[in-house]
Amino acid sequence: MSEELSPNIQDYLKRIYELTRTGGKATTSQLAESLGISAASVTNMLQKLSLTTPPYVTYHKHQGAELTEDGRIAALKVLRRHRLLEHFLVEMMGYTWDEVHSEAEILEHAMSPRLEERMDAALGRPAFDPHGDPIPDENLKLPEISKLTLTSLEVGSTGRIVRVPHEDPEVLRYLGKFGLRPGVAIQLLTRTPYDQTMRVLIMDSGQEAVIGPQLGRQIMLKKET
Amino acid sequence: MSEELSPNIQDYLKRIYELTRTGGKATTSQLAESLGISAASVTNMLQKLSLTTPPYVTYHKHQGAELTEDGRIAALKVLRRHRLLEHFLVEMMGYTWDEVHSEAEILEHAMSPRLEERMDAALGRPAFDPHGDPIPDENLKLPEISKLTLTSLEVGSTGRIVRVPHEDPEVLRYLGKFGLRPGVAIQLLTRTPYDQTMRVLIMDSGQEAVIGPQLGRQIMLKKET
DNA sequence: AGATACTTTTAGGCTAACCTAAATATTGAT
DNA sequence: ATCAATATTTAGGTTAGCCTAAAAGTATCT
Repeated sequence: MSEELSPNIQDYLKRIYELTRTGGKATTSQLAESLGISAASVTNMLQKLSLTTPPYVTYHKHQGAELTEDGRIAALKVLRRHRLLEHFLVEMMGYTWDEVHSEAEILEHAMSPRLEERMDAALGRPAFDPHGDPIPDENLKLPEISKLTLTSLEVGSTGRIVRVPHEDPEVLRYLGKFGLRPGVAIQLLTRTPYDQTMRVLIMDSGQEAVIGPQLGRQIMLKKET
Repeated sequence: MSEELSPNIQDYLKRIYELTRTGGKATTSQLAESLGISAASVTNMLQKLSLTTPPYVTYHKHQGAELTEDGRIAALKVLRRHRLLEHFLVEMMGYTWDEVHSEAEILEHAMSPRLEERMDAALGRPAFDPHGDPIPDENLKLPEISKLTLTSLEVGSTGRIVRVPHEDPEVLRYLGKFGLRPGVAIQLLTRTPYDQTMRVLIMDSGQEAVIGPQLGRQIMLKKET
């Protein structure tokens, strides 16, 4: 049964996990887009992954895919390695947070269980990666996370950033420029009526940053005041 | 031209490098044995590698293969990553020296140039890995190494270990038990006439170890007295 | 020099992923 | 409810590496 999944399959499962985390199913075209391959290839793989023993996804023609419990476990294992690696690259190798995602994307498939354990220990068993994404523990339990986004924060109220998006280096460099990183306290100054653009005060530095609604939806906060 | 060689090809080149380091050519069956695949597959790959532009090996039917300069460069790049990783795993991840080879064998193919550089810097640009194997520097220059083996040391004379074999975990655990590691001073006490078995004194601890000629040929020393 | 043993190569196949083009199903607008 | 647009699937093909079995070449021993 536990036949060691190929890097490819691990990537599929990870994407399905991410695409379905807020509920619903992952469609063929979402997966094709996200993996940078053709829709036809995705269909093939989904068929395959739903017919293995055990199956890793449930899949019905034209209706998209969801993870089975086995698939979810496999996805969380990859996610754990990915996020440990990101933390490691920043803490021990001097990476900036915009450099780590693509590097971890490859290393995660070359990491043995032994290295996973030793690295976790060497880093002090961190619960979050540099972007605030939760790191599943060795039993794949995820720490509690906030569900409040910047986009849904009331104007005038304050909060502490707990999580930012993690993939796009350009976005991360923009956020980094203003010191917008997990742990930082901010106040939402204004939100424009039609396009929802926000002005945000970084409380420690007194700096202000402008954040669009798209990005704001991916910045998670813990209510502070 | 620089099309990023596949992990497979990198492994072939690395093996050829190792098999031809003391001169001569690598034969099909040596490579098959060493890579754990069939001789037919090796023949195919050697043909392919000798017909690329640029070619990575020179190869003539039934006569084995040698690296071209391009091949040698590619092999040294892999070797550098491999040995940096071994050093890293011991120094920063708490590995023992018998655990690192197989782990580095996989990670070396997932390491970006950026990580190579950062890791080299984080480790203080080491010149040797935990087994005493020389680490090519960023220009792929190798540090000078001793050519004296334990097998060719005169009975009664002393030396300092500079290098031990690196692949076989069992051998490494055996050596480790006696503290036989690079940097340690030893004296060759006896060598039996017919089978060449040696008794060695570890000078710091006063312990003695027995070493066969096969193994002795792979332990490199610097003459001391 | 011939016979046997060993090594290497050739020939033909397999699998995992990917692709494009064509066929089919679903969705959304009238 | 129909039709066009979009999404998905099917069909057929490619490439990189691997395999086995059979053919061919090389080496060794007398």
